Amino acid sequence: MKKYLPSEIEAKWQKKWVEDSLYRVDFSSAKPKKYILVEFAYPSGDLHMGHWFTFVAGDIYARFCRMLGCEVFLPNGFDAFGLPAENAAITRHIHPKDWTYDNIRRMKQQFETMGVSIDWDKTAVTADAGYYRWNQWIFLKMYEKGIAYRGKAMANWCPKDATVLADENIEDGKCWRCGTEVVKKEVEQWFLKLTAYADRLIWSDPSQADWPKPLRAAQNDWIGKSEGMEIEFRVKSKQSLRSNDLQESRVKVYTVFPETIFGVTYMVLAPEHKLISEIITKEQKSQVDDYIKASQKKSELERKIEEREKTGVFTGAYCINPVNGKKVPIWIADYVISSYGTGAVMGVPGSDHRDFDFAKKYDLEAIRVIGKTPDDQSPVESASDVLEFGWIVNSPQFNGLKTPNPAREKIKDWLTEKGFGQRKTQYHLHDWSISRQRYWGTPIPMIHCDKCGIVPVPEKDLPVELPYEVDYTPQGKPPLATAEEWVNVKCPKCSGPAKRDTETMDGFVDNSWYFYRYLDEYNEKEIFDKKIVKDWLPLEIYIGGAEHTVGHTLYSRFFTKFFHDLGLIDFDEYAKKRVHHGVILGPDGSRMSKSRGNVVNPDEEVKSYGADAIRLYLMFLGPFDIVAPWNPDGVNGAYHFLQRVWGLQDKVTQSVIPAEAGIHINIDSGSKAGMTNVDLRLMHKTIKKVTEDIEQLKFNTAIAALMEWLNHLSRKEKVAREEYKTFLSLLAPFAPHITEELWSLLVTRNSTQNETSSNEQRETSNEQRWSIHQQSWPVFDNKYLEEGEILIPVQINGKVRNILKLKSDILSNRSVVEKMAIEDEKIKKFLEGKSVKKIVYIPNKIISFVVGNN
RNA sequence: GCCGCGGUGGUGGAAUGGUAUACACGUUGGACUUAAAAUCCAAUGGCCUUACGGUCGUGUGGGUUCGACUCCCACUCGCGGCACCA
Repeated sequence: MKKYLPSEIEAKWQKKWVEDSLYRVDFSSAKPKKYILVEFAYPSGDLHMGHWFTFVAGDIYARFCRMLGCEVFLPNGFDAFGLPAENAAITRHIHPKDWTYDNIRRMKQQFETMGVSIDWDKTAVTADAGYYRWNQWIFLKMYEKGIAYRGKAMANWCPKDATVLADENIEDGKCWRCGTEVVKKEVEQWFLKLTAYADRLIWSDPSQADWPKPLRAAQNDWIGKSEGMEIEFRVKSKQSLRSNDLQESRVKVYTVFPETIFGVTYMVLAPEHKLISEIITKEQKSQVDDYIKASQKKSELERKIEEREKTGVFTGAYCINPVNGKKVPIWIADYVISSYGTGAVMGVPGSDHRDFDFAKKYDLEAIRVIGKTPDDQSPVESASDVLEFGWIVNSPQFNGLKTPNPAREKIKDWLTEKGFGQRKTQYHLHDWSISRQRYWGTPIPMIHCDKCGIVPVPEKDLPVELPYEVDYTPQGKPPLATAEEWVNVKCPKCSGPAKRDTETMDGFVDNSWYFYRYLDEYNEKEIFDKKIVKDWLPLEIYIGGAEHTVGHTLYSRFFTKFFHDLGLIDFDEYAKKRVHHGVILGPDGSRMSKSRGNVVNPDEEVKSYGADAIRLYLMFLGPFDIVAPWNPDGVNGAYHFLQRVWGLQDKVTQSVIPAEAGIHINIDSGSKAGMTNVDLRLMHKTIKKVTEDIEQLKFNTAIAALMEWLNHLSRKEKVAREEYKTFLSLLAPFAPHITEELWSLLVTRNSTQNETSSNEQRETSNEQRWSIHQQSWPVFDNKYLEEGEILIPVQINGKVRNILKLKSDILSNRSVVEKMAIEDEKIKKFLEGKSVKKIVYIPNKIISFVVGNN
């Protein structure tokens, strides 16, 4: 027997698999179709353990499905646009495109070393013009439908660079590039109207249980639907700046607690609220201005301060509570968010903790409108007096009603009827701002014409290609604006001089729909072939990171719903099942990072142990979504297991009966040569366990079952061929190289020794199926699982006192079993001098005595 | 604060309400070896016991049950996400 040398066999088989196109998918196959998707990678240049963890799992599942007789599509591509490419370009003077495509080449090679059965013939690289032209096409469609629109939003703005900054590009409230203090500024950007899909994006419970519950909960929270009311208050502002006359305006508040309307003692506006300039009084002006200025800065500088104390300033103006005509002061405070609801809030210190804190600080009145009992009249003096639920009090015709209901609905009806307000549904979800002042992204296919305004690029002119020559380090304008030849175009409408939009799209646009394009990468006529997509989507399973819970996976769902509305597809969710992978930490237990120096490089581990050992180790570590440190000893353990598997080949019986000489695994061929009942039972038990576990992605226990079986096989003198073949087949998805090698050794040996004419034909018909990965998955038979003797524990008052070995044919006979238990020597001892009050016998499981003294 | 997930040996973890700790790592002892590595065999939750065996034991306290890691209630600690959303 040769030594197990992973470095030799792994490269050999990887090459052979590619040569034989073993994993190429046939889209028109009649077999059951399974599209297995693993999140594609950003081409950072190096494959890390995270990629291994995820792709190995996808690969195991894919190989398993193939052996079950399915046509499997396991593609991969690259999420190739993004900031790191631009940063590398700036620091290392390599063009982002060259940097990216070099990395892709290198990472493709690294992927090969994993032994993953990816079909590389069908891929998608988002930085290819052939890909991103469809980003542009989708954008134009969205524009046409009013889903993409130009709007204004507050953004982080660097006044020196004249650019919008992402949150992560702000350090200490200052621009990461030039150190200028960042301000909030209202900037025009392109938006996708995510909110138009808010309701459809909400997970309505039991239907989609194959998406993780935490994800569904988080997405629903993120969407944050609430059903409340908008209530209008009249504003009295005698001494407003604009006029000395009595001025009247109106301000709307949004609340989900309309039942507390009689407890309003003040009103608060967000510092950005438009009405402020209108209602502010002369006396208060300077104070208010100072406050607004301070709060603009504060949102950046003091974001991380844990307990933000509430602050505010009085405007000098008052408004009238419509339900009781009460005059209440209008304040400004930054605890009110301008972008949510109406940017104005009614202050109810008696029933809201935040309002109470604010009222306490500024000495505003707190009225009890919700009581502990229907006649509670206790004052609201401390935080513990604030009640959100209870009974309505001090609210004339509603007193005594229970909250939230029926009080809330009754008051809503009444407010609506009186015309004081109307029902309103609010979402926390915002529309998606996709404009980026960056170079390495999809150009937005819009043209700005002085005469015609914003004009979409005609579909026939797509793609709007990214120009290669630009200055991607400009200050004060987006990089694309420096490519003048590219920027200056004719207006498609009036043919006059016009300029291209110089911003690019958020990378999350690119990856919201890549799995559609995998199916039809080279299609230049349409975004994808509807027939192929109909046949292959939704995804069987989508494996990826939990960090994409409210980003990527939500956006993809949005795109899918949009595609549905365009009539491109007839499904509404793109994946039947979503699974989150685990995270491998450094050996020190903290996140792997270059700066910590705790990065485990997969390439080096492959050199020492081989890909199979790493695959096995990663999957054996624990449940698939585990977060655990890399343990060098653990890899060694996996390697050890493979060596024992390798050593098993010498125990395999050489004599083969003719009927079994083919390489098909057929458990029922009557070839149990050399196998005892115990052997058979364990084999079938293991097939069952491994099959069921892989189906549920419980790889760790599947591997444990194989280990148990190996322990059994290792103790035997000889291992039957049937056992060995079955073992290799079950292990094949996990460790594809070593099993392929051992399989080939077995088949070679077999064919030289046992060639018969009847088998020859079988061999020929299997010529295209030389690989273990093309074999059929072993099938278990329940008849082998039955055991002749079963262990039945005997409990006395809940404690196991003995374990009886009983013949299975008596197990259904209650009285016989009970008698055997009572007569058992050990049990007798425990029952002595006690009275048996009850005997519980659960057939095939346990027998339980309840005894008392005397 | 809110939402979600979790707490089991020295470690990673396993257990449809039915023998808690499968499997692996580590450790200890043994075999092989001049020696080491590798490999193989055995032991391995705590406490008491020479042993047979007993007893305690799945974060804490209670409950349901013949029987609870598993179900229910309360608490506690840890992790993840959201976080002044009215």
